[in-house]
Amino acid sequence: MKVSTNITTFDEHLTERYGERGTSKRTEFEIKAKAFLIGEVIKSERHLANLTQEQLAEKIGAKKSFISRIENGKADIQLSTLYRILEFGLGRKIELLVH
Amino acid sequence: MKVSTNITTFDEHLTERYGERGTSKRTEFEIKAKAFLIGEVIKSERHLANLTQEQLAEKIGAKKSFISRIENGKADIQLSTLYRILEFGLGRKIELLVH
DNA sequence: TGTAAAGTTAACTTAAAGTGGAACAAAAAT
DNA sequence: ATTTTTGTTCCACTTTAAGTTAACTTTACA
Repeated sequence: MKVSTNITTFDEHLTERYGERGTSKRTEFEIKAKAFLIGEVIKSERHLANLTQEQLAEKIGAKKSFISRIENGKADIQLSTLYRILEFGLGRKIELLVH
Repeated sequence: MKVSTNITTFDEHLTERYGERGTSKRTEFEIKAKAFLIGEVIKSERHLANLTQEQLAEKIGAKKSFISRIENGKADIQLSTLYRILEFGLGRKIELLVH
């Protein structure tokens, strides 16, 4: 088993761990990492709004277990679900930047 | 059948057509409208990258019919699909702003 | 410390996205 | 004009998110 040496950037770390960018394992990791970040955003917005998972769930017609899964990055949600939670449930405006 | 009069804003137009904000018909419309806009973004980025639907599809391991449906707002795609297309397929960076 | 509230996880069903193929329509090239 | 390229739509099938319930864990707090 190889021991990593001279890793200077996070990108190199990811390459060491999951392979080059573009490979399926690497892409899969990056997608999961992003799903997790979305969950973190939702969790933090929910806390700002002073809502429990159950209260938020009720606002969008869902169950608390669903919110939990999303906040913990365990769901690859649809765009409509993102809107439902952030805009309808938490009253935020979402903007998608492409650059 | 009621004929609309004195509609001054787009919001009023939507209310006239789909009901008040928050009602299911209205929410449904807004979600569809957004899926459509995402499609427009993807289509425009694809054109900037000088790719056909088929070429883009091949890059992300999909078929052109799939790209077509997304570009025409006929799919409520998952976040991973958004990333696959814009980042992996078109080399763009996506940022989600919440405000 | 006990207990109530909040959050997590697993197992399952249902609904819908993802997928491929083929047939069709539209646009571009020759 | 017609052939080729590009894009759209439909259908059938597979996969997976969404949704539900219930049991469990963690956190708050009396």
